[in-house]
Amino acid sequence: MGESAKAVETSTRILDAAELLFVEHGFDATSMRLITQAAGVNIAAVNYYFGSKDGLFKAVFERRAEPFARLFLGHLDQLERQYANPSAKQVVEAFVAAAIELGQEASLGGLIFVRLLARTFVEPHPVLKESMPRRYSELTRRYISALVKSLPHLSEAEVHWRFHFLANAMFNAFAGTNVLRLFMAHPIVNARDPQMVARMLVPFVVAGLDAQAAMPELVDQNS
Amino acid sequence: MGESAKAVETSTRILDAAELLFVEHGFDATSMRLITQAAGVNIAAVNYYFGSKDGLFKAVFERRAEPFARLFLGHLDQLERQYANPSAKQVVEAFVAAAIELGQEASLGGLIFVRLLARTFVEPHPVLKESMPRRYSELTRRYISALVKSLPHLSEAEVHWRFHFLANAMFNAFAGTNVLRLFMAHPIVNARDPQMVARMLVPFVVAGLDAQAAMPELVDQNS
DNA sequence: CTAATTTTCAAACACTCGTTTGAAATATCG
DNA sequence: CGATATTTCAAACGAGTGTTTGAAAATTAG
Repeated sequence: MGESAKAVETSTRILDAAELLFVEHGFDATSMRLITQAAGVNIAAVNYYFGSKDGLFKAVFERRAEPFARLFLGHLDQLERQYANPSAKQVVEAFVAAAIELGQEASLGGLIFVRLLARTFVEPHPVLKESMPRRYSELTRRYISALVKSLPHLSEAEVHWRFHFLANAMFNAFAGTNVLRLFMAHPIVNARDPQMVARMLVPFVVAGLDAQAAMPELVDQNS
Repeated sequence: MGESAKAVETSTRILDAAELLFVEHGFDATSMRLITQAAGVNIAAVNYYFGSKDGLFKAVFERRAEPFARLFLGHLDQLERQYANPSAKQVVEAFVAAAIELGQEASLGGLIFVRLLARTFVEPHPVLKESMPRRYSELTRRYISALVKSLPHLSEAEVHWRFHFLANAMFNAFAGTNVLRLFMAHPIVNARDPQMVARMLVPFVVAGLDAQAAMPELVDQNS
């Protein structure tokens, strides 16, 4: 069974090209001929290595899932090794530090995969329905429970809501999703500078997490 | 030139069906045959009324633009008539109240158009490049300048950044964009309940706006 | 080196895409 | 009414879609 250097190189080139083009134009607007042409391979290679276009899409996500989760969990592990009860701010900073590191690590695809994730949030593909929760539920659960512990003035349900807002905000922020660029002719903010995004984002979301409860009556008083 | 009841009804049915299907499947994955079938009209009707599929897409946005902007500006106008210097919280509440009203107003398409906007942020279409800023720049400018006035501890640039985060968070929140649903098998939050979204969202983003400046050195001390 | 296996490739497959056509049906107007 | 303009419709257009095929090329194993 072939795992030769040449074969790996071919499937990798396809994955790289596909990842970039899926981000840029979306799944449907990206044709097999465009992908294989960009990768410099024959069009039949996609079906040979990945079975189908759907299979390729799934493979693009599969390749990134494990290193992605490990990177973000690693920062949380390190934090919880240093502090028994990390603050919400520290948890957010761990997440942001992981995002920054991801953006600098070319071997992980940089922020391209974050952009692909951000696209997938509003443009779900049935192929990912099963694999995504399996790959990322631990990551999500760990960050949420860290926040639950650091925000005792909030009910667990409200922490889930805030994590929902926070995750949307942060993924879109690092993906460079720019509402202003669509709404204004000349927006001031440069949404594609990760360092700047991190600097501006942290105080915003930390204050949002620390804010008073919207539904204080639900907080468990016994903990 | 025809503006008969039947003709208007036909083009309206096309717009309604297209709006819904573009939200659900995106521009490329929505075929003309699917749209016209859902609208109960002949396939040639789209080209007859809107020239092309691109023209239809543009028309879907054009129909909503003016009422949408007027609704959100109306709430801000009312606020500024009542208060000379409204707080950031009041500005946010005006925006949220407009979103809630939009969701209840079937004649404005409810929240479907908000979902379409949220999709367009990460999936831009060249056809909208020119028309969107023309339609929404006043709306954006007005809300930003209201926030600039209500947040004197922030530089104008930092207010732009926070509005950038806020707009992303709020549009995606009301659009029901759900990161958790993709990452977890059984998320707790019900992201499609506008009343609940509003209740949980306001304290989060208001605290984020009121937070200390990330770059305090840039604040103009002379104002 | 020979044989078996893996990978590449050009060509063609059936199918769907957005758009156009020209005539039939309907509505408008003098 | 008859004449004119508007709207609907079935059918077809060329182009592009993902996928399959079978043979050629390259690599690996004995």
